[in-house]
Amino acid sequence: MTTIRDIARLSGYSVSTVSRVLNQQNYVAPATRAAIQRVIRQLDYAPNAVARTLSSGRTWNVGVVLPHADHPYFTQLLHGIVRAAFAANYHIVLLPSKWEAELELQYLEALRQHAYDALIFTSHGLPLSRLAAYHPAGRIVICQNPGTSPLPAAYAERTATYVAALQRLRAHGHRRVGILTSRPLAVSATTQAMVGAYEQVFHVGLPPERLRTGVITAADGEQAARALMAQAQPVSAILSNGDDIAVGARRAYLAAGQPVPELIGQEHQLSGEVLGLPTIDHHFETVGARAFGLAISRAPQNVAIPSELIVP
Amino acid sequence: MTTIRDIARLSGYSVSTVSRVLNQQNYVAPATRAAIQRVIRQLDYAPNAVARTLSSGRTWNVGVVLPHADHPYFTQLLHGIVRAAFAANYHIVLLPSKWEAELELQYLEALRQHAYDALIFTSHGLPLSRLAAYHPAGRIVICQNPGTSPLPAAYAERTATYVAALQRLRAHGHRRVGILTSRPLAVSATTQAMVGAYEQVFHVGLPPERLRTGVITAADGEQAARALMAQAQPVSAILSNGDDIAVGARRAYLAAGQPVPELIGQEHQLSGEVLGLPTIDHHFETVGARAFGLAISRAPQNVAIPSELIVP
DNA sequence: GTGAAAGCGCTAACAT
DNA sequence: ATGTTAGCGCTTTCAC
Repeated sequence: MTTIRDIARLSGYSVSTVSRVLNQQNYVAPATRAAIQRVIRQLDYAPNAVARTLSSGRTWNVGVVLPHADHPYFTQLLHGIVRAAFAANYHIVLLPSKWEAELELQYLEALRQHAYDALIFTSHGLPLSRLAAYHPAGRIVICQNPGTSPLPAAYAERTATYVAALQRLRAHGHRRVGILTSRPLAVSATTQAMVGAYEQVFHVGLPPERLRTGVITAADGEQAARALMAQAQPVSAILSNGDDIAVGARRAYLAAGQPVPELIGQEHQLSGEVLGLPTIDHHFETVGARAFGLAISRAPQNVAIPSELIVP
Repeated sequence: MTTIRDIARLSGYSVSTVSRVLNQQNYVAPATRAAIQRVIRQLDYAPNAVARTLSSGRTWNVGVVLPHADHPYFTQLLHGIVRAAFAANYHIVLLPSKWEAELELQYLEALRQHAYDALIFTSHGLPLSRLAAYHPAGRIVICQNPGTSPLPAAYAERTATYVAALQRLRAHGHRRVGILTSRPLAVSATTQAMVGAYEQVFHVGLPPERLRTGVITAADGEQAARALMAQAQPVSAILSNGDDIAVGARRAYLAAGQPVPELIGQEHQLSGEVLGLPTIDHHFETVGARAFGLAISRAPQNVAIPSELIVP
C-alpha cells in the first residue's frame, strides 16, 4: 500500500506539500504540483479516505434506520432522503431495524461512536425518550410528530386527511368501517391517527375487531379482509394503509363472492389508480428530503407536510 | 470529547488494557475490567468508529451504485443486497449514479481510497473495461452478464425467458410486436437480450420504430403507446419492461378508444396481477443477495439466475 | 495480566 | 512556497 509518505519521499517534497496538492490548496508552485502529480500517477496512489475522515472529524455519512422496505412509506421516504443527501454531498447508509430495540440501540451506539454524522429514524420501536437520550451524541431526526420530545422531526400531517377520508365514507352512508394498518395501536402514531380520526368522525370508538393490524403486503390485505368477512357485523367500507393492500382486500372479497366494500387506499400507488380507488398521498418524498435537511442542519426544528386526499 | 486515553488515565490503567476491555479480549483481570468499565460508564465514553476502522483496515461498508430507484429492477436488487449485507454484518452505502460517467468514476475512486470494501454496480454507464481497470483496487461486482470481462457478476439470465414470452405472442398469431425498454440498444444488455430474442423467434430484425426506449415509468409507458399507435403499422402485442409500464400503455390505448394489444409485463408487479397480465419474474432479490455474496468473497465467480415466465 | 510505544495515513498549525 | 511535527483515536506487537 502506498501512502502519502511514499509520494513525499519519491517526489522529494514533504508530506504537507503533497497533502496540499491532494486537497487542491494554494501556495504550491505549479512546477511542484506537476512533479508531485506525476509521482502520484506513477505509483497509482489514492489517499486513504478513512484516514482523511479521522483527521477531519466528519464522516459525511448519515444513517437511515428502516424497519423494512416493503412499504411505500419507507421507499418514498428513502428516495427523498437520498435525493437531498446527494445534493448535499452526503452518503446514506441503510440500517435495517425490523423495529427491534436491540438493533435500534446498536445504531444509536454507532452514532455515539461517530460512525455517522446523523441518524434518521423513519420509524422506531424504542420510545422517543430513549432516542432523545442519544441526542447529545449526534443529530437524530424522526419522521413522526415528536409531541413533547425535543427531537427534530419531519413528518406527514395525516389526521386532517384521515378525517376527510372517513367523512367521505360516512357521507356515502357507511356506518361500519374497517381499518387496515401495519402496526398495533399502542406503538404506532399512524394507527393512532387513523383511529383518532374515526372517533372524531363517527363520535364513537372504533370496535377493536374492525382494526386489523400487521397488514403490510397485498397478501396481508387479503387475509385481513377474510377476517373482516368472518365477523358477525361485516364492514361496508375499508380505509386501508396502502392501495396495494386495498387491492389485496378487494381480491379476497371477489374470491369469496362477497360484495366489495368501498375502499380508500393510501400512498397513491398504480394498483389503486388502475381501479379508480380514492387514495391518500402523504408526500413522503418531500418528508424524506426535509428530514435529511434537518439531519445536517443545527436548529431543533419541526416540519409537518400536509397529506392529500385524492379522489379520481 | 473523551478518548481512550482519558479512560486509561482515570482508571489508572494503560490504553492497551482499556482497548482489551473494549474489544472483549482475554487476559484482563476481572477486577481490572470492572474498574475500567466503571470509568467508561462514568464518562459516558464511546470509542471512535473511524479510528477503529483506520487501525483495523476494514470499513465493513459496501457501496451500491444505483442509476435511479424508480424501477423494481433496482429496488428488488437493493433489497436482496441489503438483506445479505445485514446477515453478514456489513453496511450498504447508496451511491446514485444516473448512469453518469463522472459519478461512476467518482465512486470507483472512492473504492480506490478504501472508502468501501467493495462496490456493486447494479447497472453502469462506463464500459466494463473501465470498471475492470479498478478491480485491483477493490472488489467490483456487476449485475449483468460479464461476457469476456473478468469482473465477478450476478445477474438474471433473461434471454431464454424473453424467447418464451415472444414465442407465446407469436403462437397467438401476433406478427407486429412492440418492445418497451428503458435504455438504448447500444448501451443496454437487457435491451439487447430482448431484441435478440425477437430475432430468434421471428427470424427477422425488430423494426427500429417498434423499439421504444427511455421508458421507465407508467407515464412513459403511456407515451410510448401513443407513439406506437401513431405508426402506419400498429402493433398487436407489446413486450414491456415492467407490469406498471404495461398498465400505462394499456391506459393510453383505452383513452384513445383503440383495441388494447396483448401485453406481457415484467417484474411481477401487483398492477399486472390485478389485470391478469402475464409477466416475467427475474428474481432480482436473489440476484442482489448473490451479488453481495460475491462482493465479500474472493473467488472470481459468476452467478446466473434464470428468469421465469409467469402466466396467470 | 499489564504497559510502553509504534503504527494506521492523513490534516493542519506552525515554522522557515 | 515548502517543511516539521504534533495530532486524529484506536489497535497491536512486544516487553515485562
